[in-house]
Amino acid sequence: MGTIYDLAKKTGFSITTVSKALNNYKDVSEKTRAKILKAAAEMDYLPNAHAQSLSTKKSWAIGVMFSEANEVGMKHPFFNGIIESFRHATEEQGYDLIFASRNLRNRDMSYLEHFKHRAVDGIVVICSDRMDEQVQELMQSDIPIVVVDMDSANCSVVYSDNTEGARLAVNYLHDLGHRHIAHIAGDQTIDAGAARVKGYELAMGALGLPIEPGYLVNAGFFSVEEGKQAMEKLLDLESRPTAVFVAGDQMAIGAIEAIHERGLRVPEDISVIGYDDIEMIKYITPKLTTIRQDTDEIGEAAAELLIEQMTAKERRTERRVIPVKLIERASCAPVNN
Amino acid sequence: MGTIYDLAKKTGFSITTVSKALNNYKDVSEKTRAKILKAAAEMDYLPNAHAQSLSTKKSWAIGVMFSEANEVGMKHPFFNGIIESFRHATEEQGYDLIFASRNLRNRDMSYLEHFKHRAVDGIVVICSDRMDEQVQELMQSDIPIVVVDMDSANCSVVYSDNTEGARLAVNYLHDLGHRHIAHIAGDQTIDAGAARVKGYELAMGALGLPIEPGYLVNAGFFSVEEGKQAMEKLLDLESRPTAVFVAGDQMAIGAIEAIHERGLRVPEDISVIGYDDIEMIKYITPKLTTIRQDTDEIGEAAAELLIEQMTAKERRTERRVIPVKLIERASCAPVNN
DNA sequence: CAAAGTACCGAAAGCGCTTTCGGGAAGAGG
DNA sequence: CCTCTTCCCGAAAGCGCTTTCGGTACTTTG
Repeated sequence: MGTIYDLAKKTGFSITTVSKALNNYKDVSEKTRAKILKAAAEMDYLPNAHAQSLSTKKSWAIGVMFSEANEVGMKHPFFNGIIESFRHATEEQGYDLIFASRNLRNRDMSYLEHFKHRAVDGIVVICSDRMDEQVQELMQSDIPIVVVDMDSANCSVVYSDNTEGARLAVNYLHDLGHRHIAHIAGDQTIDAGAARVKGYELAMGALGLPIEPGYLVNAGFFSVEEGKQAMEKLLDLESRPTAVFVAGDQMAIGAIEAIHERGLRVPEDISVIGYDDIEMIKYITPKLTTIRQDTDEIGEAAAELLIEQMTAKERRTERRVIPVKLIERASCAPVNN
Repeated sequence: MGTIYDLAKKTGFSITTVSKALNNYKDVSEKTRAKILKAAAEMDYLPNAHAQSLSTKKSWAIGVMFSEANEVGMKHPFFNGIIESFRHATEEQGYDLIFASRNLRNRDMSYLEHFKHRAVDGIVVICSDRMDEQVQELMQSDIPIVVVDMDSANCSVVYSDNTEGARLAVNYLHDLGHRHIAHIAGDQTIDAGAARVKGYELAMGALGLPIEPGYLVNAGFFSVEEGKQAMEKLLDLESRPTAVFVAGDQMAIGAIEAIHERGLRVPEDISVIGYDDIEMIKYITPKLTTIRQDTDEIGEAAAELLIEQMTAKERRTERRVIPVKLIERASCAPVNN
């Protein structure tokens, strides 16, 4: 591969000139630039990124902190969509993503420490738990950062319009004639969970519908199993809801499972509407009606906000709320009694 | 944060001694090591990874080349499981993963070039298309490498026991009394696709079952839609199969969809068995019986093979075939005629 | 008590690159 | 013909770290 020293020797110029030629400096003649570029191509020269970063203080790397409650990592059906889109957007600008481990050669360190060690230009955190100390630490650092799916006053964030999504869901069910609408909520310590609850309450209020006792059930961290258990509680109620707005698709899958196990039908007996629009819900029975979060848009917005900061080399704090959309499938129907 | 120069100034020792203290060299007394470590902690010192890599020629980074036919990237329900497990295994050893873009500041370069530029210690390629030029280039380089889900004589590889998986599937259907067993195959240019076809043919032969005309249908790149189309071809046949072994879960989902659309039932009219055991098939109706590929095991094996090479600093070529398992669910039943 | 270890420490070179600054040569202007 | 620009180029310092190679000072050993 060789270094600029080899190139210098080969072409007879100094390493200064070689470096300048490679970096399109104006003070090197076209003729010598051509010679140097030719020689570089011949010997398959590639600049060493570490050396470059060392001297320029820019690494063209973005640190990814990815963490969610269920420990599924990249298998997370919603977050991985965001990452993928983020990756595309940053890739176009020449940035590489680095997934840092928390341990550096047996000594373990925080994400922030690791990112500083790696000298990344910026950080993206995709995380739902705002209480996570690691996340707190990152948000308080002075490295350019963007946080996804969580709100914060002192760093750039992007998330979906959760209250509006909840409103869409509730109104849709109301339009179908439902008046007994329950909500299976995600954990309140998670922004998305809390916002959807708030949206549910607001929408119900605006429609003049009471939230009947037991109709608001907290299901935890958005897993199928938790959704199922929550639904069972609703089914045990004396006055069952005719429709339920579930704060996540996976929980909705669990809810439907619970309903089926009681011998009831979706949507004939109970309508279910989910949240997220993850891939698999197109293939379950019935196909799930849901509120789609635009993962492409979210990832792109995150990339944009971060790149902005990195090129300006300063932290900024901007909030981007991405619109949601109701996707009508087959799990909701007009109320039948 | 500071550098070792700051540490040297603060403690009164030379940078040499500081560096040695930090790196546990034997020729520095416990007393001075303690002083230096204390000072390092006080000023939140962190070594600069670029400087370290530059001087040690070791970057503690693994380049990830991730590519599949359907362009879904990290959303790929099978590959992302492998990545996740690979990540865990390498993380424990202190390696970071870097997802490289193909363009370096507007000039675009190959993955190999980019990885050389970044001076990664090793490469993992998770890719199904053996004809991909980029992959070819990587496999022929001299950087430690491990390839997943693909066979090759000249680099370390790990993949599932596809022929055995196919055998398991066919035998299972045979045990249920089926004699008219079709196969919806993945593309033959992909190793996994080819191996499963081979396994199907072998197993059928061993059982003395003929492969009836039209029973082997190629469905392309493992997508739901392609699976559906393939199944439609089978349903158009004069002598329909009573069971079908599908080379991928997503295709199986499509196949079931096709069957349902014809007003037929799974498994009462036609049994379907898939391949992979991706998350979502537990939630479709009927729950899909399938051949499970152990993504955890695959990822770990890949990590192991790669780390071995990286520590030895030499390319090796080892083949690791991971066993598969039949997961019985609800999409197969005894033949009923 | 001299010779030979042993324990600690530091100077300096090197990793591969960028960037400032100055200087020589050639062309422009008077 | 002399001065002032403009155009090219290179010396050298610097980025933050590792590692070799000596060199003291201090113990052992015979």
